[in-house]
Amino acid sequence: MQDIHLQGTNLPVLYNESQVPFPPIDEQLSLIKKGLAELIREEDLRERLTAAAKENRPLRVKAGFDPTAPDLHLGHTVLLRKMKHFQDLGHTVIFLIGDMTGLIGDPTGRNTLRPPMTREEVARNAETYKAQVFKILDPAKTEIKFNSEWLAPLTWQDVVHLCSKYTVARLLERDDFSKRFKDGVPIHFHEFLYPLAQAFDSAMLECDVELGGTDQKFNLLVGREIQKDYGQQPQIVATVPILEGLDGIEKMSKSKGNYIGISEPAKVIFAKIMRISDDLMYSYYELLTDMRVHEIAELRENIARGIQDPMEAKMALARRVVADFHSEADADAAFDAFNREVRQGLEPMDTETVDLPQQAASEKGIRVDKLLAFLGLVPSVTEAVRKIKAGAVEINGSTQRDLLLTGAKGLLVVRAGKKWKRVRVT
RNA sequence: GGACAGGUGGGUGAGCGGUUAAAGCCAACAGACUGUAAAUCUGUCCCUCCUUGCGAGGUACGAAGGUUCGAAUCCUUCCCUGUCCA
Repeated sequence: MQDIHLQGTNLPVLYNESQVPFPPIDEQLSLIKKGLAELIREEDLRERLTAAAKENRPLRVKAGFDPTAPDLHLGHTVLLRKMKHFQDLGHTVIFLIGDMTGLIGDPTGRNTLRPPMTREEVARNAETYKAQVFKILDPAKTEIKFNSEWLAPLTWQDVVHLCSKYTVARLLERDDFSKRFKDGVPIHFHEFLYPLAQAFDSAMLECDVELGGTDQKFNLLVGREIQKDYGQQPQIVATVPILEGLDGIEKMSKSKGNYIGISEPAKVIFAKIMRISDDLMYSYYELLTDMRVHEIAELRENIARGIQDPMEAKMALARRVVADFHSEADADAAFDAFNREVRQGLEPMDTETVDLPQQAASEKGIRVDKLLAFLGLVPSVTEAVRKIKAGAVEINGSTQRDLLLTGAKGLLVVRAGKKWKRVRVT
């Protein structure tokens, strides 16, 4: 596991006496508080920052991540951006990969016991994380840790000891546990271990601050209790708001399919942002950009009064987000593509050209339903038939309502819904 | 250990021997409309085949068997879940 550690424990060297001191406490507080959902407790943080400045040691700020979802989406970036703020202030951020807690799975989910991952899988996922995370975080100020480092060696005795530190009643305080308990939805015993393990992580890492989404509040608070048991000062808990998914209802998550991955093509990110509702746009501005709160309020006001165009504002947002994860040039290209493909409904510039699949050819002509299926424009032949009947299929600019296309030669421009392909017919 | 109640398509949730590929709702997809969206309206929403038809097959209601001309619906066993009592 050594090999995948990033900077390891030699980091504090970066912050010796010769370093520039931390910014003034109030300045630090103001940046940290920006966009936070909750801070427990602000006075503690102030104290801790003051002490840190006096001792000239950076705060240790932890955020945990699931080892099974290395495809980061914008929802994760809200947290990552906050981590970056701490880095910008000179503090140390611990990117904790929960390879042990990952076995437990998301306590709100259905699959509550995940198969253990091999070391290779974990290592591979960690690499994927790194490739994505450092689009935002500063590698020099990031420690990457795996909680198997201290959880795996625990003995039964250790686990029993840890469990003795907390009560079932307190665990049931957690919102989704109590709800499930009341509704008769199964809660498996090992799920109770999740908050405890996460709290233990904080103790082992001697965290000053733990960051998480608001849905993590309970787990983060358990960390405070457990740390006390280990003779540590309880960590400060800072939660960031949960980013709503594209549907504007549920939280952004990969399994819900309402997400924007930060590694997705520029064009896709752009188009997905454009699909959010006007209302949702403001919270995206708030959580995904550095635009000030008052500027966003102003924008909202101007749009409400008809001074500013909501679509323009959304395009500006889309550009910003794309530029964050790609480049300005990519953002421009994505903007052009959007205008062309979505607003004007024209064929994309990068449409793929393929040869006519032989499964689609018959003596009488081209079987359009099979063509669509074999081109991958629709998931099945049956679905292709439906799309054709629905008038969603266009060939060379005219709606194709027949399953058989006769006398076609040369290049066919095929569209099924939003998907396009060019087909060479010989 | 005992007594009950359940497990249905992506999600909810009806159906409890046959016009049931399985209501309704949500999500999703397509079309219309539009300033991107949203909203609204219309259609679709398991797979394959063809002579594209209110067509023919094949899969599907936790799993495996069984009873029936016929089962998501009845029986048996198993797996899983919840409630109550110990």
